[in-house]
Amino acid sequence: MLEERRLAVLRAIVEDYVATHEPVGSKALVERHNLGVSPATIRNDMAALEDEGFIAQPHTSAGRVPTDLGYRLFVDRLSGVKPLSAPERRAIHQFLDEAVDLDDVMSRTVRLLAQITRQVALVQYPSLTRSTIRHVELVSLSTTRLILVIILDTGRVEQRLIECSAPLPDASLADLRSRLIVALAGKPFASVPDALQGIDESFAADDRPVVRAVISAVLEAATERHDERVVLGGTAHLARYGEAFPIAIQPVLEALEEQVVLLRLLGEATAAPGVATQGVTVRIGHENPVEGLEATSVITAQYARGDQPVASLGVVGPTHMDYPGTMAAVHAVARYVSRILDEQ
Amino acid sequence: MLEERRLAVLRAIVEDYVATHEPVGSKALVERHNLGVSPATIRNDMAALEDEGFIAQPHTSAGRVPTDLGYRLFVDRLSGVKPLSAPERRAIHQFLDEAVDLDDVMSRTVRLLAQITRQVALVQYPSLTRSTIRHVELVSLSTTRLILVIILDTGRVEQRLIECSAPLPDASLADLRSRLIVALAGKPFASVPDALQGIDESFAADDRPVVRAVISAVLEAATERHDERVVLGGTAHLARYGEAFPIAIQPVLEALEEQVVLLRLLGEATAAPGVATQGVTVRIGHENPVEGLEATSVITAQYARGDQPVASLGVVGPTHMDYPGTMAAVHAVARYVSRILDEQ
DNA sequence: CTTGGCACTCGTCAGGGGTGAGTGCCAAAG
DNA sequence: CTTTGGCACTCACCCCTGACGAGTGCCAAG
Repeated sequence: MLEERRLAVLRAIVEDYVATHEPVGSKALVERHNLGVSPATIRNDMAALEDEGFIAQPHTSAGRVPTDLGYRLFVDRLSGVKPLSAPERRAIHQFLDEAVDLDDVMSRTVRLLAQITRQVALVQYPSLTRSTIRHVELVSLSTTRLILVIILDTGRVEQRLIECSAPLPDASLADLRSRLIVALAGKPFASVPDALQGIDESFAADDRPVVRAVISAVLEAATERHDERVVLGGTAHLARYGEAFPIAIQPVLEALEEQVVLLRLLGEATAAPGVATQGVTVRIGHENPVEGLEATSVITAQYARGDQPVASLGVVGPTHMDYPGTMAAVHAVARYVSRILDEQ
Repeated sequence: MLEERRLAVLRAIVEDYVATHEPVGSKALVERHNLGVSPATIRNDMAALEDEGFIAQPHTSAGRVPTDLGYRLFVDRLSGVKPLSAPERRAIHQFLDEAVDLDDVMSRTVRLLAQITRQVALVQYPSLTRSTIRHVELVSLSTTRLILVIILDTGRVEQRLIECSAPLPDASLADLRSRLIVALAGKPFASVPDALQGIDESFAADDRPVVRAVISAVLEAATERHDERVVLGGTAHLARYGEAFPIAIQPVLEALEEQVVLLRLLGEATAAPGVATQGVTVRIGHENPVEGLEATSVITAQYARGDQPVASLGVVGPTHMDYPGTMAAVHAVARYVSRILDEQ
């Protein structure tokens, strides 16, 4: 009984605080939730919860506010799953089905996610290293400039400019192009380095420098730095927290401008300490590995092509967010993106 | 003499206000600038400037603040050109020279521009309709899914997914691919509709639906909606104006999330009322055609490939910005981007 | 373990007086 | 006609104060 009620109190505190953004006191609690006991009893429970570190008081004579630990407990044990409303599901469907290419899918997804969660949304492009090469194209833009285009099975298209020290004869270019296609088409991106072994040897010495430049361009496209790509949307929601709530928006905006940071938020989620429920990972406040985001929570989920996860998407918001609702939204959007990737 | 001094007063007001962000009074003015007259004289001039609408008082007993009209006059007649420092020029050079492809050039440019102006930066991709097609590629991703890739001479690569109602035989696919190449390669993007006339007629009736789908995909890529693309950076600078300066950041962030808005900011700049100095267009406050950006100024410039302008870039900041410095930076970055586009 | 009572803390808000920057006007001087 | 010093006036801003009240912790009784 006692243990159970304490948890109920914590849940009530989280819910009220998320709704009002104001510290919640014992009296208000018994009024809004029918807990069947008096405020004094609740105060005792609150004192206990505070001792255990789940809630805190901003100042002596104020109500209680959940700590990161409190949210964690709430997410892990106290929050039910809040299903999306039918109109929301329909909106997701309609909106994403209209996409005409991968860029479009990504940008629509990020806007959609930002809109339904009313939070900042992140969407990662399908990972290159988990994709398969469909085609490679090599085209000259001018005498000393080539463009290399790699088309992946996920619909992702990578491009790369190559500066040539000397012009490459058309015949050699065509030769190189077809060799690249033979060597790479159908191969998983991860096997690129092996597949390219020794290709340069069959070319005339004069052409070798250019050939090597092209090969290194392909290899470089496979490096981590260019492997991943993240789009961001809904930053205006950050400004919604009427003037300097616990959350100062400048450091958050700054952090979100760094691709590296975004990748860490999405990428490390898989191996995160945050428990994953239904494939959704939640990281709360300081659990977050990124400086500047101590006052925010990040909720992510992976999306897949077939049954192979290819990348992640998620949202960033203040720790006092609606966890059940946001988790449901992230989960649902990830599922629909998966569906679009393989059904089409 | 009198007219001249009044302008000097306006210039001094703008400079001081930009530096301090506080209304500037007559006494402070004579102290900081050696105007050679007494505060009382300045007050008379200020009263005149206020009558003419160039400055205003936030409240009765405060100093003066420039109006949009005041900034306009300042930009048009009073501000000299402030050359970039040598280190800044070097930074631009170095930073942009490392770019490896067009995406990279664009994203580096936007970061660079945001950093040196300490403002929100916008960079538009080279316009499709002002580019020439270099190559077209058509690859199947699965039996009912094709991907169309169009490579432009600016290094821009457009892609497009195509759903096929029925599978297209390999032979037809190859045929279509080579016909597209013949029809389109070397053509300016604007002439695409003409170049594609009647191509579908030479295919078997069975294949026509798919062929038509491909053709309409090409045509659609040429529509306005997909023609232009803008990247955005440095939004964190918006939060720098310590808590609710004249500028509320939420409407600005919201406006900047709309691609359409960004395009209007950059695109209409050419035909703008704002006078263009040195190819740099300045739109101040309400001159701006976009709701939510009444308190911001937009400074843009076109960049070119050869001597053909292909797109614009610029920054968005509060009306009380350092116009000469920002204009110089935008101008310089636009020039370097032009250089990279054609020298490489 | 629960409850009501009670003293205590402290953040918030409204009111009030003092301060000072800045103005507008005016009359006198150049 | 322009410039200047003087002067009264206006307000925003700051700081202090006191009242208020939400909320707590503790305690003794049920």
